[in-house]
Amino acid sequence: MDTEKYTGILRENGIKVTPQRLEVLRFLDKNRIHPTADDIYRALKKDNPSLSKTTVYNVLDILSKYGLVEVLTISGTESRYDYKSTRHQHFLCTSCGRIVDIHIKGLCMDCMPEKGHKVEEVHGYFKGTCRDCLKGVGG
Amino acid sequence: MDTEKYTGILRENGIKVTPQRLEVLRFLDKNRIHPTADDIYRALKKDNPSLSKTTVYNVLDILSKYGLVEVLTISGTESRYDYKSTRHQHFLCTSCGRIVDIHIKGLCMDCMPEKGHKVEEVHGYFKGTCRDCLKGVGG
DNA sequence: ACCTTATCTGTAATGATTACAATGTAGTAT
DNA sequence: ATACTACATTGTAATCATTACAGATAAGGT
Ligand SMILES: [Mn+2]
Ligand SMILES: [Mn+2]
Ligand SMILES: [Zn+2]
Ligand SMILES: [Zn+2]
Repeated sequence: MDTEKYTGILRENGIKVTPQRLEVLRFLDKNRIHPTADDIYRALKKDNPSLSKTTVYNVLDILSKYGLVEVLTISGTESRYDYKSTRHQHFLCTSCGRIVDIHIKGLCMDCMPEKGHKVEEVHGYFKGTCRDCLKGVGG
Repeated sequence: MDTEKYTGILRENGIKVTPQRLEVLRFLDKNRIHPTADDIYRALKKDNPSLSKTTVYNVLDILSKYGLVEVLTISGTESRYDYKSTRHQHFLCTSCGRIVDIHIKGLCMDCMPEKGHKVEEVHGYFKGTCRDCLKGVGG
């Protein structure tokens, strides 16, 4: 199921294809909820009981190194991971812990006024209380 | 030296004044280099050998809770602290580890298009290689 | 099948942060 | 001034995400 898609992505980037890499990449593509490494580990361990958490970290490292996955440091206590797609920003609800996508303009690689630095990543992080939590509905 | 300034700031915010709180606040005001908790601890311990690292964390907690200090999670591995002044963004050099201030427009509390969320913090994080490191001068 | 090399796994170590209990301090009431 | 109270500070132990490491495994080329 969908294996060709992720196999192709890895091959195009010169990353050796392994079942673990396929699974992590697929999981992030199908679950755009900015999971932690442990979330990914626990989810994938169901179908692959021999999976090691170290492998999850190793896979996330290589995927982010090749730009296929984005690492979010918004929470400060743990990294959250995002399938790299179109550029967007993030809002962390400090009440329920969810991270939601935000689309704003004017925040990009080229918008940095200070000259001479080589910019490789741009993150817009918003924090506060999400709509659901304000209504008392949130998790 | 300058004690009145920081005493006043703490009092205005209803924060009880203690020598440790004054020292941390003063250090952050005088050292706009986005230090870690450990940086602050080691610097202040010189003049106050009985200082505890737990106290540094406690002080930073309360100062950030009252909005006098900003917590930066840009590095992902450790928090960096910034005396809260005028709004600005940050650039982390992944080579030398320094964080430099960046001033861009169009990133503010009210620029978030999604409605209904209560925004309390906005961070613009850039990452890359700083000018000095590109020149081979960086630390 | 064999060899080489990279990956995966499990466990131990690291390091920043937090929890906790004992001690110290400042202000207030007696 | 002394006793009381509440809070701050300190030192140590615990936590938790992440990394280091060494042995087992698997893939690709001969
Ligand atoms: Mn996202
Ligand atoms: Mn700054
Ligand atoms: Zn929420
Ligand atoms: Zn640099």
